[in-house]
Amino acid sequence: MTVHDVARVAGVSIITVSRAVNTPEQVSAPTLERVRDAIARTGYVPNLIAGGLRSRRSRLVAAVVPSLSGGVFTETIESLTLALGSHDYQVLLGQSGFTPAGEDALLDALIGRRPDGIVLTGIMHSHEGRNRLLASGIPVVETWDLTSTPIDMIVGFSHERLGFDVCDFLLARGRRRLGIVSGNDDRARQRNEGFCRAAARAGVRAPQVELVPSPTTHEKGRAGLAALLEKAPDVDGVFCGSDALAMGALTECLVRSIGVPGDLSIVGHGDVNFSASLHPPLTTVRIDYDRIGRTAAQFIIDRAEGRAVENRIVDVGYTIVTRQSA
Amino acid sequence: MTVHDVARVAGVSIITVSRAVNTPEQVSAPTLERVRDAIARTGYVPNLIAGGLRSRRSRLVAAVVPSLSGGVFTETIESLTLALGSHDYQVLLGQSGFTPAGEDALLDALIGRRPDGIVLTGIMHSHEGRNRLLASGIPVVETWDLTSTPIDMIVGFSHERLGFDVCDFLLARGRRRLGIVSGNDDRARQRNEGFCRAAARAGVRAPQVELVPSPTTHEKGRAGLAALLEKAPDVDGVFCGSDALAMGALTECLVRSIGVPGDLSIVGHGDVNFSASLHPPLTTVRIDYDRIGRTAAQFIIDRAEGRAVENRIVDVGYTIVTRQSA
DNA sequence: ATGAAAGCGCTAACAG
DNA sequence: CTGTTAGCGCTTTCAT
Repeated sequence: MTVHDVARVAGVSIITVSRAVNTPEQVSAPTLERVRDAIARTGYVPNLIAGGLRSRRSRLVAAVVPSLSGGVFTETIESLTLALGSHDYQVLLGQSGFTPAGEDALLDALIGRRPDGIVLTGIMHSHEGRNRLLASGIPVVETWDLTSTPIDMIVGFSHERLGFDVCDFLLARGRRRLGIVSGNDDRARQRNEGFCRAAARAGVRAPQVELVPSPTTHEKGRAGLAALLEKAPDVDGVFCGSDALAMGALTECLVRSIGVPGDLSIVGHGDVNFSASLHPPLTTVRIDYDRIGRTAAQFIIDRAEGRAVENRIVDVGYTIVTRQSA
Repeated sequence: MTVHDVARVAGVSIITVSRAVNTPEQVSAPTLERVRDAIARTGYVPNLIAGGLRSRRSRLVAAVVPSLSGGVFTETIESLTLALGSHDYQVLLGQSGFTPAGEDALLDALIGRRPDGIVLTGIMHSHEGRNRLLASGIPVVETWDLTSTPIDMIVGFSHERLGFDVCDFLLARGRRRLGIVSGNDDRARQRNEGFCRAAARAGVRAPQVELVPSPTTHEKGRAGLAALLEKAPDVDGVFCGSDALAMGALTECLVRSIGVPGDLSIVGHGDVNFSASLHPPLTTVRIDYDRIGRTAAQFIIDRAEGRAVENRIVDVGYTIVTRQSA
C-alpha cells in the first residue's frame, strides 16, 4: 500500500494524500474526509523511510548507553523515549558496552541512519568518535555530565561538586573516619575526587576508597564494604557510588550486626525506586532523571524544528535526600 | 557525502562504490583499495535509509516493551540488541506503557519504519493491533509467554506451569499455609492460577492472594506482604511475583522479626542480579533472559535472510534456584 | 568485474 | 486548495 493506492481510491493526487497525513490544515474538509476514508479502507501506513529520505528528517533519535541492565540509565532512556514519542520521534537504541572500541563501529551504524539527533548517555568519547560526530553535522546531546567543552549540547550535573557536598553532609553529622565504595567509571571517580577534596579541606583523614568494576550491583556493594572494613575497621561514614552498592552495604551491615546509622552512616547515589523502603530507609542523592531525558528530547526537537538552542549547557543539579541511613 | 562523491574521488561508478561497501568480494582488489581509500578520505558514511528504501530491507527491528524501568525486560532487550547488532541490525525502541490504548498508535509508528521484524515483549495485543501486525506482513516474535496460537513466532515459557511447580516446591518443604504477592498483569495471573491449582490438588487451603499494581517494586513487596499477613497471619510460605517484590517481603520480615525461612518461606521470580546476595539469599525462579533475546534475534534474522523458520514456538523453560529463603 | 538505467515511496518546489 | 515535476541516495536489473 502506497500513496498511489490511497490516491486512486480517494480520487485525488498523491501529494494530496501526503498533505492529508502530514499537514491536514492544508486540505479542505471534504477532501480530507475522502482521503482518510481511503486510508482506513486500504489500511495504508505511511512509509517513514521514504518520507525521511526526501525530507531529510528521519524523525529518528539515536540513544547510546553503556549498558541497559545496569539500571542507571534506563530511567533516562524511558523519559527520553516518552518525550520524543509524543512528538512523533522514535528512539534507536545503541549499547556501547563500556568499551570505547566498539563505540566507533556503533556510531557509524547509527549515523548511517541519519538520525535527527544523537543522545549520548554517560559515555566517554574517543577523539575519533568525537570527530565523526562533529563531521556528521547531527545535533548531539551529552548527558549525565557537565563540561565546559561539550561536543554540542549537554545536560547533566557536576559529579565533583556532588561528591564534595556529600562529604560535607557526613562531616556535618559528626562523621570523621570516612570511606567510599564506588564503581570505577569516570563519573564515579569525579564524585570521589570531590568527596576527598572536602575531606582534605576539613582536615579529617583521607577517605579509604574501595573501587569495584562498573556496572555496580548489590553483590559488589556487599563485597566492597567488606573490603573497606578490612582496611579501615573504624570507618563511620561511607559514600556509595550507587544505590545498588548502598543496598549491598546495608545488607553487609545487617549480616555483621553493624548498626546503621548508629555505628556507620551510609549515603547512596541515585535515589532509585527501592531506596526509600529499605531498612533503614536510605539517605541518598536524587538526580532528576526525568528532567535529563526531557531536556535532551527538547534540545533535539528544537534543533530539528529549526529553532536555535539558546542555552546549550543545562545543569539539573541534585538533592541530598535525608532518610535514616545517615 | 554520497556515493557520487566517493565514486568521483575513486574514479569509478557509483554502483562500484555500493558493491565495495556491501559485497566487496565482487570487486577486484585494486579497485576495492581505491574505493576504500576514497571512503576514508571523504569520511563517507552510507545512508542506510536510502539503501533500505530501495532494497526493502531496513535492517531495523522494532522492540516493544510495556516499560523499561520495571527492570524485568531490560535484560531481554539488552541481549536482543547485542545479538542483532552483531548482524548489523539496529533496535528501534517502543514503550507501550501497560495500556492497550497507546499500543496501536505505537504500532503504526513502528510499522511505518518498515522494520524487518517486530519483537513484542510481554504484551497483550488488542485485536486491532493483531490485525495491523498481520496485515503488515512483518515477521513478529512474541516473547515471555507461550500460546498455541502465536501471531507468528514465539519464545517464552509457561507461567501457569511455573506457578504450579513453585507451589509443589513449597509443599515438598512442608509448607501448608500458602500465600501470593504479585503484580496484577496477565502473566502474573497465570502463575498464580498454576500455584492455586497445585494447592487445590494437594488439598491444602486456598492460598491468600495479594495483588499489587504492576510494575512491581520493593516498596509494593513490603506493603503486599504486610497486607497478606493482615488477612492470613499464619501464612508459612509465600510466592512473590518478582524478585523486587520478594526483596520487599524480606525487608518487611526483617522489620517484623519474622524468621526467613524459619517462620516463613519466600520464593521470588526472575533471579535478577541482587537475588543471590540478599540476606538470606533468595530462592527464586530463573528465566534465561539471554536465550529469549537471542532466540528472538535469530528468528528475525532467519526470516530476513529468507530462511524458513522451522520451529516457531520455543519453550525456554525455567529453573527453581534453591537458596536459603525457602 | 564494471557500468547504465530505472525506480523504491515519498515530499520540496513551484505552479495554477 | 490542489496538482505536476523532479529527485532524496541508494540498490536492482540488465548489459557488457
